[in-house]
Amino acid sequence: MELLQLKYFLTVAKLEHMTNAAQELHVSQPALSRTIHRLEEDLGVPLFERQGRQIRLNPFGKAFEAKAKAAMHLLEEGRREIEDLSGLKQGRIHLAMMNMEQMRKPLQIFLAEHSEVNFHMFQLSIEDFENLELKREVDFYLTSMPIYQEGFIEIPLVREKLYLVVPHGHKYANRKSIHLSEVSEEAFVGYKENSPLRLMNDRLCAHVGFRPKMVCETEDPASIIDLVRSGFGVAIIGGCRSEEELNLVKLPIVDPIGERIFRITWRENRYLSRAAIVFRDFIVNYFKDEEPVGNTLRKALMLR
DNA sequence: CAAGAGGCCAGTCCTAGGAT
DNA sequence: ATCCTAGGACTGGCCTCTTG
Repeated sequence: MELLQLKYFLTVAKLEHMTNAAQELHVSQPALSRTIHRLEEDLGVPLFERQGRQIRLNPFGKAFEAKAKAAMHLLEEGRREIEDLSGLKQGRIHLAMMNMEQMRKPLQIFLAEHSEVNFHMFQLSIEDFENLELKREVDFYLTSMPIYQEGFIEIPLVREKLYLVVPHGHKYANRKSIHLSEVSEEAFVGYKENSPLRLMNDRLCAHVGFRPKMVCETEDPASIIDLVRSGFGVAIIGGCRSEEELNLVKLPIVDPIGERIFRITWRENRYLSRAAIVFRDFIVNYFKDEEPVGNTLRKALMLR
């Protein structure tokens, strides 16, 4: 059995389509077909069910896929470890975030100090939270939504207050704070359905018995601010930016208490490169003077 | 017509054996 | 011990056939 066979197998298993897998692997379809057959011959059992043009993982294939993934993951960790030991490069850090709001400034500072570090960042959706096994390359999750799974470690970074933002001249623009129940009939601007931030905001509204009437949905925080400023509706946002920056009125949400905890989370058994450790320590240090949330390292527990 | 699989061929790599 | 060569095994590409 060879690494090449495993790599080809995992691609076919993922796409369940021989031709598309061959294209992704930059080999011809017959070459891929035979490599898969050779692997099946090695194992002594077929890994796929072939029904006409359809090719699907069978129970042997499903069992083998899990082991092959684990093996490839282990090898990747080994490669990273060797890179660290040999000092070949400073490293690449994979970040998964809900949005960039909290991280824009600290990332700018970190990159100014460590220009040799490469980042790969992607935005988390609700589906990603439900399928964390598919995101094994991630070094750190930087989120306000906790990860309710065994095997993860988190450090709470900052307690973030939530605000309702309204345009100047809005009927609530002169208020000092707001009860969410007061805006149950208002038009809302917010994140798209598959955004974790949207889910959290919806849950907050559900606490006082309403579902926000969304008139505009977007993935971009700046667009939300623009839309509120243009009078399309009100929105729930974090406290990163001042009223002057936003050119909006920020009303602290006092009922239910509007706040969430921004945290850094990582897999307990993941090998962290030197660059990743330096980055984590930098982030923890960056937020240490912010609103305290308790600074003890703790394992994420099954909270649900 | 599209997709998977088989036949054939060429290129590459590995290994055993002989020459120096 | 090192280098060179021949043969076998393996892999991948092209062409073509089969099947839905």
